[in-house]
Amino acid sequence: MCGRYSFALSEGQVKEHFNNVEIAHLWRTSYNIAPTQHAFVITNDQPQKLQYLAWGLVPYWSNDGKNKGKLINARMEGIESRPSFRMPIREKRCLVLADSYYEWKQYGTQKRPYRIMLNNQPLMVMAGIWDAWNQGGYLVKTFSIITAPSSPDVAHIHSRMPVILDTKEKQAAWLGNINLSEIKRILGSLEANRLKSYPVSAKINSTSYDEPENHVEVPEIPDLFS
DNA sequence: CCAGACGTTGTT
DNA sequence: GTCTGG
DNA sequence: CCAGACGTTGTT
DNA sequence: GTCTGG
Repeated sequence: MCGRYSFALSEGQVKEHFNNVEIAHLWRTSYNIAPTQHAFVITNDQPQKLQYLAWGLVPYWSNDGKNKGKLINARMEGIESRPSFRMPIREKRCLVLADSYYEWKQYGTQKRPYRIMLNNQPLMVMAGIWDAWNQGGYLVKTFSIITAPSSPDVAHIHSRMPVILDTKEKQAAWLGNINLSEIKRILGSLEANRLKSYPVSAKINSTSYDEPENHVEVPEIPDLFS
């Protein structure tokens, strides 16, 4: 799945990739982005600017925000018929900007975090959906990251992963007017050998630990049972 | 019909 | 064990 | 995702 | 808003 990620790139890198996109918020980077926190996305209705939205989709029909913080991921399988996602997947798609995501691998009763990124570019764009709900007169926009079965590259770490849009063509299409079959095709289009990964310090477990150290590789623990 | 959920992950 | 907060 | 709380009363 | 369960 994708329950933690990082975005520590420069404004210049992002403006260059997205053709001088407007940055409608104070520039923020983080080595440890957690659910409920805000992060940069580009939505299909305003593709010319970066927006800073809360991670954890709250559907437009929510009166009380009871699902707040729960809908951080949306499974691509059957997404078109889920009450919370059926409208957003058709009308409210977004690009979620990252440089890597973190995944915890189970070792018996222990867990160890890994960093996963594209093997040939610093920017990792994940496929998201967004929505806006009315919280007592304020329009609050939130987003969720779509997940898929893991690529063989990272299946040894975890069985699911975020959908990664690894080309500008896919990113543009994701924000365009496309139909459901095109949407599903893009969601399943990541080829093999596009990702690399390595273990990182368990200091990232703490959401308040937002340091460059989170990107530093640590030694692999020998598997006693292999 | 109304009431209540609406999600993912992993584990049993 | 399960929920909430980050 | 993980970490940390998980409760009440009364007082500051 | 829309689906599922009773």
